Parts: sequence; C-alpha cells; structure tokens
Amino acid sequence: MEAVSRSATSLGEVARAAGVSRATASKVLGGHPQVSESARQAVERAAAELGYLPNRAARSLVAGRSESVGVLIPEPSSQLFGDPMLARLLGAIGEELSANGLQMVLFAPQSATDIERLDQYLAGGHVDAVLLLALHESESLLARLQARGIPMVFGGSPRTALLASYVDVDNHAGGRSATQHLVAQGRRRIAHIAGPRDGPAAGQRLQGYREALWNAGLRSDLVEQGASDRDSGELAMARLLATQEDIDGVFAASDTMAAGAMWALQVLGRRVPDDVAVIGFDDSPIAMATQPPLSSVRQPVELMGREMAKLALSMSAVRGQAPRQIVLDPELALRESTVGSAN
Amino acid sequence: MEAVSRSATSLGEVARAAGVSRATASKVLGGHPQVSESARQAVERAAAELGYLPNRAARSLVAGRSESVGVLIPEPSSQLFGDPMLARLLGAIGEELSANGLQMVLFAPQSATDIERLDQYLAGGHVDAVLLLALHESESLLARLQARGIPMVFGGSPRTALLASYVDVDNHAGGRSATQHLVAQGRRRIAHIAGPRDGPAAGQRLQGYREALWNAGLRSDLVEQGASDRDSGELAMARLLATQEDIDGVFAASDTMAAGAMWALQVLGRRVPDDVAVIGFDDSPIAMATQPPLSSVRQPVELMGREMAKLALSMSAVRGQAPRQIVLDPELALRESTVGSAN
DNA sequence: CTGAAAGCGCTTACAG
DNA sequence: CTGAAAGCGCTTACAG
Repeated sequence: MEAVSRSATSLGEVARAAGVSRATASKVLGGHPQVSESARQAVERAAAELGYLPNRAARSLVAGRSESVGVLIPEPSSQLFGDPMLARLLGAIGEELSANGLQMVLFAPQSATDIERLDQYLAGGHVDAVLLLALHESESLLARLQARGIPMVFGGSPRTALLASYVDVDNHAGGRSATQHLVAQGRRRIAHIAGPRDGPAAGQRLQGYREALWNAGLRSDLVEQGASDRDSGELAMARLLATQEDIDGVFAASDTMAAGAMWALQVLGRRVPDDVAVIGFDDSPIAMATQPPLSSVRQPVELMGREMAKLALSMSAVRGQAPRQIVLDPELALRESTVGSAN
Repeated sequence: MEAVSRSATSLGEVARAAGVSRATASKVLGGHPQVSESARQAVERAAAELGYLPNRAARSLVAGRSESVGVLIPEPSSQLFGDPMLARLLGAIGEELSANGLQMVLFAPQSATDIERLDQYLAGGHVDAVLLLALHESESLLARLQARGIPMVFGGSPRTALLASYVDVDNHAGGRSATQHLVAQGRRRIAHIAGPRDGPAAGQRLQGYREALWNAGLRSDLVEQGASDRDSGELAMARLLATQEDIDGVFAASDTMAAGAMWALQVLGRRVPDDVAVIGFDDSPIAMATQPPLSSVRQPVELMGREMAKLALSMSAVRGQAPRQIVLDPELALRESTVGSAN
C-alpha cells in the first residue's frame, strides 16, 4: 500500500494539452472574459480530461489571501450554541464556504497558551476572516483582530462593547411566540423561567414573554431566575409552584431548564400538558428525550451558519464595510408537552 | 476602521535585519544545525523583533505539502460521537495539530454533491491526512483516499472491510467494568439494553456485560435489544420488567437509552437506585440531566482526539506504514443512579 | 485575444 | 558555515 499517484496536474500541463499559454489557461480557469471561445473550450476540455485541480498554496501565495476562514468554537460548556447544535452549525458554515472555494479552519483554544498561539496565527494573515462562536473569548484577541482589520462575524450578539457584525436569532420574537402559543392553548397563568444574565439573550426572551402576556391581557409576574442547567429549572419550577398553585403554563428559556421544570411538575403531581403546558427554547436533542416530548423554540441553526459565512465572505472581499447585523426569526417546534397527544 | 497594518513581514526583511542571506535565515528558522551560533542569534532576535511569521502558503508550495489535516465530521445523527462530545474531540484534535504547526480543516458533507466536491478536494492534495469521525461515509470516498495513499485515521472501529488505522475506546472493557460495578454494589439480577447492531461497539459492550456476570457466577440472560434512542430504552426496560420482576440492575449501552430505561422504571414504581441501579455509556451531558444523575462509562474523548492527530502526523510524515490501531480504556463516572446519595 | 516575463515568500541543492 | 540561484504553481500587468 505504498503512496500512489500524487497526481498534481499543473496548469502548465493543462495549457500544453490545450495548446495555449499558462497565462491564457489561467484566465479561462479564472473566468476572465477576455479569452476567445476556442481557447476557452480547449482549456476547459483539457482541464476536465486531466482532472486538473489548482494548487491552493500557489494561488493564495500570489493572491495574498489565504482562501480560508477561521472559526472559533466555544469551550465545551458554552451556552449559546449548545453542543448539540454545533455540528449542524459547522456543517452549514463549511458548506457555504466551500461552495465559494474557501476552506474552514477550526480553532478551539482551550488555554491561555492556545489563545496566544491563535493570536499569532491570525495576526499572520493566515485567514481572511474569523467567525466567532465563542462569546467568552479574550477581549484582547478581539481588539487585536479589529485593529488589524480582519473581518469578524459573531454568532449571537456579542457581549463586548465593540461595534461588530453578527448573526443572531430574534430572541424577543422567540419568547413572544412561545408565550403566545401557550395563550392560544388556553393557558392563563403562565410562568417564565429566565436564563442566565450573562448575555442579552435571556433578557430579550423575557421581554418577549412579557409582551405576549400584555397583549393577551394577562399578568406576567411569574418569573423565576434560572441558571441554564437542569437543576436550576427544577428548583425554579418548585419555587414557582410554592408561590402560585394554579400555574397552567411554563415557558423556560432553555430546553435544559424546561426538562428540569417538567420533572419538578411531575414530582409534584402535575400532569404535562394536561395540568401544565411546558415549552422550552433551542429545540435541542433534549426536547426529543423528555417525557412527554418538549415543545420548543427552534433556532434556525443552518441558516445562521450560512449567513455568517456569507457575511464573512462579503467583508473579506470588500474591506472597511460598516458592521452588519442579521437577526433571524425562530420558529416553534410543537410537541406533546404543550399540545397533548389527543390534539 | 479601515484595513490596517497587514504586516506580512517577510523572510527577506528578517534576513536583512540580521545581516544574513534569506537562505541562512531560513535555515535558522527551520532549525537546521549547520548554522553558526552568531547567525542563529542574530536571526532569532530579528525575527522576534519584527514579529515575523512565515507565510504558510509559500511554505507549503515549496514543501509540496498542505500543512493541514482534514477532519470529516459526522452527520448530525451520528451515534458514535454523539454531538455533545464532538466539540471536545475537535478541540483536542485541533490542539494537537496546531502544536505541530498543522491546521485542522473541517469537512461536514451533507449531500452527495458535497461528497463529490470533497473527493475532488482531497484528491487535489489539499490535506496531508484525513481524520474520519463519520463512519457512514461513502465507501467509494474511502477507497479513493486509500488508493491515493492519503493517510487516514478513523475515530472508532471502521465498519468497512478495509484494513485501516483507528483509535477507539475499549468497548468490551467498558461493558465489563460497568457490569462489574453493578455487581460490586450487590446487584444480582442485572439486565442489559443493547445498542444497535450497525457497528461492532454494541456487540463488544454486550460481551463485556456477559463476561462480568460469568466471572461473578451470575446469569446474563436478561438482554433486550434497543435502537439507541430514548424510547427504545424505555420500551426495552418495560419488556424486561414484564419478563423478570426482580431485576435490580441495568446496564444500557448508551446514556440516551439509560434515560429511557430510568423513566420506565420510575413509571412502573421502581426507585432508582434503591430498587434498581442504572448505568449508561458515553457519559454524555444527558447523564447529568437525568433524575437522579446517571452513572456512565466515560469515553476518553480528548485522549482519542490527541491520539488520532498523532497517528495522522506520523502517517503523513512516513508514508506506507502498516495501519495501526489504538484502543483506549474507558473509565467509570459514578453518580447517584448506582451508588445512591447516602453512599 | 494572446503569451513572455516577473513575482508572490519560501526552501533546497549547489558551490564556495 | 554561507549565499546566489533555481524553482514550487499560479496570476497579473504589460506588450504585442
């Protein structure tokens, strides 16, 4: 099983086969218009026959661009893109990039040393843009990227002060429609288990909840603070029930907390959804694993990935653009925790 | 915020600052021994002062290597590396690669078109090795990679017939120690919910279960087939209890199924762990989200990632090596589902 | 429209 | 030990 045909057909071979110069072959392959039709056809056929693939290193050497985009992935504990969604997000980003001839280079710094190395790397012009899925990243890294003019796009609204481009889901609309759904199911005493205040998302979801209840002429005073893990959801639910016995609907700011809340409800003798309807946020795999399955607000992960990639491409093609923000609408994934099996 | 200092210090500038030729500077930076001490120091200082970073494209153009390793990530539904572990695995791989000056390029083909494009890409020598986390990948892609002599390393035992290098966890040992743990807790009627038979892992875990019970002089006839999702675990547990009332321990081949089994037990009036102890496999986030928290067999994900990267590095440095297999020991993550809160 | 030539930044024989 | 020179594969002004 020795090494075989490291083919490496070069532009020169294609040009020779097509009977033209390398310059002309390059123009054809580069899609330049100033080429005769006959030359174009000859080159294209030769390239196809020889299975020609341009050498990326050579191309980026002359272009002065790396033809690659860095993606910073979050530490394992990250909230925003719960791990379950990470693969889908990365898939979407990679697809969009490769459709445009760029490659996705992944960074998952785990220590200060890693961040240092990463900083060096990015400073070296080794990527044309950076996509940040990690909101906790070192501020100094961000500042230096910004100073160097390297385009960067956040997934989710950045916590940092700097004016930046990002792609986010409309958390306010998500909270509102989750709550509206409970109202539409005839629920009247609807509680909210809020997410951690380490970013703007939790507050926006809470505001959405408030708005929906206000619009429906209902009170929105049943709010407990959670910490995003399951136990905090369970505790919050227990506290809510202790205060207010007649709760008939719950909107939790994450599926994880919703799962904890469902457990607390069941332990305390409430049937879901008969007595209390529960809806979460994220539409993570956990939503399918609870009993009954959990309704949730679905984040359009693939779309986010594609939009992030497009934004990065545009920013790296035309430098010095003003930051742009893209906010996507979430949609509801309805399951038995709110609509019952009979409906 | 216009583009700033795209520094791009070149070797030439370093050489000039150090008062030597580019060739000598290159040798110093490349770690060649045939350089005078004075030249070495001058070059190193100049490089440090100028913040010199080699141009990757130029280097790989001349080296004829891409200095990058491709990683194929699984479709979202993949079993082996449940999404929750993916980020940790990728982090470990990336860290090991970047410590060796290589970059990790991610591929997440979602369609036949993507695979086609990927095949072209890999064929073009754009990566020095490929790490495969996706066991479902197209056979033809694997065959072509193999034919081209591109080093590849699987995560998990490959299902395909081809003789390949891989890094896997010892599933047999994992099943055995999970079961031994239940025995050590005084359990005597221990059931197993087996994983899907689409790979060798499930069978190996089952054999581990059988061996542990055999060694303990216990029967190992309580086996139900699951399908890896939660519902199948729940159903399997219900079937087991219908046949055998006195089950006091359960080893499920995945945390997901274990969660379903716990639910079935609780619905049927069994307390966990008082009446029945339950242990899963994977030590995924689900294990922390169940009530009570689930004991599980932990896969050494980070270690797997590092070993995969090292294997790939070695294979790309020295071609034509015989395939190598690395099998890592799992360890137990013990929680309340088997040891109780009082223990 | 076409091609000869220069050059992207680096490394590596090859003389000295 | 050191440096001039060639070359990795490609693109891009520049003449023609």
